Amino acid sequence: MAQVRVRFAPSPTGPLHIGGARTALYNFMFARSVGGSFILRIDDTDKARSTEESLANILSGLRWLGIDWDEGPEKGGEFGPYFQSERMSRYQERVDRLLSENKAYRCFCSPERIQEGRERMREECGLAMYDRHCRSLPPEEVEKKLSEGVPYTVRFAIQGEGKVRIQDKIKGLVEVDLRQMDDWVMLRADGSPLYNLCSALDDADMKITHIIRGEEHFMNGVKQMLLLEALGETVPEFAHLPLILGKNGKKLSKRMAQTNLLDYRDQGYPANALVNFFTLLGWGFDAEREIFSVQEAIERFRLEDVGKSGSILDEDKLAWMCGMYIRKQSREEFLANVAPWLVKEGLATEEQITESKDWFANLLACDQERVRKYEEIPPKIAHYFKDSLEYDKKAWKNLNKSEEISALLEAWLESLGRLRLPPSWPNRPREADVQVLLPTDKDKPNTGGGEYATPLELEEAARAVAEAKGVGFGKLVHPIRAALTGTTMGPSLFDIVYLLGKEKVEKRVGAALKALAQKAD
RNA sequence: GUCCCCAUCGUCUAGCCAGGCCCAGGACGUCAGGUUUUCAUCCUGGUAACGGGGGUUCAAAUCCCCCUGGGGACGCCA
Repeated sequence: MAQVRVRFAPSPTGPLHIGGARTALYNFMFARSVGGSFILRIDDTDKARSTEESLANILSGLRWLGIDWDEGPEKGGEFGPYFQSERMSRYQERVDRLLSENKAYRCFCSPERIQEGRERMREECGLAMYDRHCRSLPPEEVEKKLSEGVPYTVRFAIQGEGKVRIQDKIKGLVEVDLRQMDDWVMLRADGSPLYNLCSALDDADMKITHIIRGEEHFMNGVKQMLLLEALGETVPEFAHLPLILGKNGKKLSKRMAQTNLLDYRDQGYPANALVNFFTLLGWGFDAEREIFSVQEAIERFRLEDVGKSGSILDEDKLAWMCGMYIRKQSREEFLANVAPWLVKEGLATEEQITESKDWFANLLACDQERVRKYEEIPPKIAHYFKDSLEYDKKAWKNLNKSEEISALLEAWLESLGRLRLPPSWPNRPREADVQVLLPTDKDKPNTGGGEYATPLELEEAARAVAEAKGVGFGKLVHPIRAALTGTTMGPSLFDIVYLLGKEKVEKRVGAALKALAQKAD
């Protein structure tokens, strides 16, 4: 097989859709799997709808996913230009040739006439297409209209009868009756070329060997094949991917799901998780594994193995997969990934994060296994940065459960006085956090070793308090958690105590005591 | 309406091309337990599918036909 060349050819008429992203990904994986080239071409023939903004969105979307193009915008290549709008001059010559060979013809019909014809055709034979009125116009008539300046489009003349066969790498051999094919428009009345013309010609000129795109383009494939054959060009291989469907089983739409790729980035979905997930939509790694890297996928990817049926995007599974990828990150990676959200939510500045990176890293690590996307982090850790707390319903209930709780909290606070708890951020010395690796792992307890009490030591002390007071450990722990965080959920309590630091712990327990006292009045 | 495509647990899929090893495997979800100071993680177990009907065959999820169901296309959009 000659050098494989594939392309992703989005039109910059809107933000990159996740369906488009998956198409790009499959093109990319196929190219890499066979050592071919992946080309990015911008199909901006529709000037009216194309925008710079959409282009920028598409490029950053692809880059975010790690889909790197070998030729295309900002990269160049020997088959440029890679913007269709800059290739306009290349089409006319071939349209003229088709015109002179009667493989194309001028159509002078008004849009209204075409519409009527289409409806009539549909009623008569079910074929909703142009009635080919102008195809048999006598030459004199054509000349006359031309001299009168009647606007016209140029249509491709479907030749012959019977069936055409199109070999699709995914769908297999498909037969289409030529009667089903419309004499499609190649050139608008203003002379500008349309998608099926540009796309097919560009693919030929760019020596594209495989066209991998969504199934909705299947009929365009037939049109393009016929055009290329009429021109004597080589027809590339086709592979039409089944669609991604929404929960309702229909083509994925904005209404049903989040379809804008960059929205996923902006909400903190890890890019590699999304790539893994997209790969699984229509393809299987093997019978057992769900989690794998792009590299691993590329090694065994084969176009022929792509499924034929559409697949529904399961948001629950996506969320699970994101969680898996987040848990795999090192604390340094996780901090780097989450930092922008901390800044965005006003929890800390970049400088503060850099300055106290160990504290932040530990802080985030404690919640790492509790989130599935980065944007879930700020609400969970916001309390560390607050002066006063509000208790949620359950937390207040835990705090207010029995009369003895105040006494318990006081006893615990007193016991803390005998231990060295690190100061609260931002006055926190670096040693407090470089030495202690959080979250505390009971199987691999950290030895601490510094001057501060470790979370494990804090826990032992608390257990002693509970024992001295003759209550179960839970009776002590739940109110403390409520007093310290305002909620009933979260990381290991003594990790929180350690991270929160002396001043904040004392202040919060004091505030809880006060709230309980007021309530009692 | 016409044409094209598709059809395994609720969802993503393995198995189908080269029929028996499949009273159908994995994963998500869900349910029940376990670990745990809560939540989460983690672990164990359960739940749940070859759309229907005909063939072919000693044997069909796998091959053929019909039906049904679903999706896509029918633009001077891409």
